[in-house]
Amino acid sequence: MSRTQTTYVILGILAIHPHQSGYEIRKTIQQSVGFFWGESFGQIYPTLKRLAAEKLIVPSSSGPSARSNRQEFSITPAGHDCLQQWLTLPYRDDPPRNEFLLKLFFARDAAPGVAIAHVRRFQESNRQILATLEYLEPLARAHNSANPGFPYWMLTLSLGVVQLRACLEWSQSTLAMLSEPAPAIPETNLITKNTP
Amino acid sequence: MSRTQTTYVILGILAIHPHQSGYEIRKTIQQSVGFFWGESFGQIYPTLKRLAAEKLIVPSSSGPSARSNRQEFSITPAGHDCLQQWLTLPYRDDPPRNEFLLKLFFARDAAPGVAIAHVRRFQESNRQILATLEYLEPLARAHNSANPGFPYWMLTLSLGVVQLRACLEWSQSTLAMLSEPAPAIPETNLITKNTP
DNA sequence: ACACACATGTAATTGGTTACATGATTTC
DNA sequence: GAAATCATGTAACCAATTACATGTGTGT
Repeated sequence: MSRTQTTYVILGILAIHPHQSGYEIRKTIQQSVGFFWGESFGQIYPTLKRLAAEKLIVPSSSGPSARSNRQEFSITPAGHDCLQQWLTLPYRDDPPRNEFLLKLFFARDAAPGVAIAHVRRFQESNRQILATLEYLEPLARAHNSANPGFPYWMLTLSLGVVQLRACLEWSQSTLAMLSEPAPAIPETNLITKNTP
Repeated sequence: MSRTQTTYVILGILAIHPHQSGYEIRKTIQQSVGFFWGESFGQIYPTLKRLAAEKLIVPSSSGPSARSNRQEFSITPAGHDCLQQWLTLPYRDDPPRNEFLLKLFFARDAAPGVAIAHVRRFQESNRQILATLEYLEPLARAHNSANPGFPYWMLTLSLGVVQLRACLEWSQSTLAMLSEPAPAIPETNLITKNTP
């Protein structure tokens, strides 16, 4: 009966790939769901303890090659039940908070270049993430395509890709618009206060 | 020297439209930046008090028509300075957390219909938001196109629209894929464990 | 008279990050 | 033997939500 989201990420990751330590779990998260999910150590380690206490995971060892100074875990049948139960529940969509859009919305209260700077950073950041995803995709395909979870992994990836592409197209046209001498809005003739 | 994000939403909203009460501010937020930002009363009222104490806003009245049982506020020059300063700072992009994608990623651990149900809800929710935005847009254009902030408002709106459209296209093709008898992934031949 | 929207606020709780502290192992 | 990375953990803090508590004005 544990309810933090961290719980389920850990269970899900261990369901895919057992015998991982807290440190490894975090790495796996970054490399698999990293573009839409993040976890900090301050969250992972306490959760691992709690999950072990609840018997949803157990300390385990990946054979004689296991290193001494780390503790690996695997998911138990109870843990798997817990994961499945959570999966069937409706996902919660928390109220979105996008500080980039917020600053853009208020941008007329800032100096002229500010909006452009934000959009450029947005563009650059999206470009980078997209590049990472497009680099990762063929690798994932080559290594994991036989895994029964693979189709779902690709779906998340493809949503990421189409969203990023949409953001990049928007960035481009927005930068073009913001760079114009007089900010022109389609189908609108702005009348400034200074015009007599 | 106040730092919560709530601070700046309130300042920004009051910069656009002064003489608003906490209750009204929340409504305005929902109607303008609602699709990418949310605020709760538990956050708004304490923040208003703090901002007033810091002289970034002042209690004000919108003339004799003001109602008795509510307190309106307006932004001060100091508040405007504070807002401007924040606007020039780089936006922070908090680690994204998308529970929908998380459940989809782990969906192979769930019963067959689960993924489809989630995607359908995702589609439905996006459709609804898109409909709202597309309904709002011409209204905003008609009422506020002369406002100097208007071009920026439209930019946030248009990003919302293109993102939502991308999500809807993805939803459609995803549902088609998930509804196929054998989940087929392009360029991949799945080999199940049961095949001898 | 009743219901509903308007309106303000507080307290408890949550879910999480950040910074700190510590030590082992590998690599150069 | 120094530096980097691997590895685990705790304490302090934070932003924000939720639920609760209360009262007013308006429309039917």
